[in-house]
Amino acid sequence: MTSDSMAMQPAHAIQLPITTRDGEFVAHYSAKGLASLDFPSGRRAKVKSTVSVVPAQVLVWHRATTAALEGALVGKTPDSFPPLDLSAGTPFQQRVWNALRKIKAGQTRSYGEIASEIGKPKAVRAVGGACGANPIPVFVPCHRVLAASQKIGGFSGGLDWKRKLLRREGVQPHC
DNA sequence: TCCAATATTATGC
DNA sequence: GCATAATATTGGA
Repeated sequence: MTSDSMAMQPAHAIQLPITTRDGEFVAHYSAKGLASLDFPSGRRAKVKSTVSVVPAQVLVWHRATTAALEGALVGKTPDSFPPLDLSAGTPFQQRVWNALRKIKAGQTRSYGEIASEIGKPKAVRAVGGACGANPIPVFVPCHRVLAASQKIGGFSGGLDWKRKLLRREGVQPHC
């Protein structure tokens, strides 16, 4: 067996639950950090650990994720985040997500603003698509992006969530 | 490679 | 307000 074949630890896709007062989120970790975060599905999330022993590094990340998530759910901007692995997205999407992370709690931007931010003011529609492909909602605040007229737009995890998150940050979307 | 879809936006009625 | 055209990016046939 060559050392190449196991040079990189395969992927793991380790899933760990995070119980909050809003339900059970599920965090997915890659070798680089937090890869995605799922909203509570149903009453109880079905979490299947693919490994019996979770690496210590992941536990550290998970602890940071939990703290950050709980803070974010009450409208605060967490002091620190776990490393986010956004390498799954296209370069364009990564630029969008990076721009989204600059939005502070309680503030909103329009899709057009984000498009200008990344140097492609005409790509407003593509920005919407990138938001929909965002694997880590809440941390990458796609919910703070509204349409030009303060319209709510859409949300991957359900519009209900988008409204709830905005409302907790003191933002009242145009009904 | 081409075609259709999209969490938009600006413009015209 | 509502319908329509324009525009960038993406995913599938």
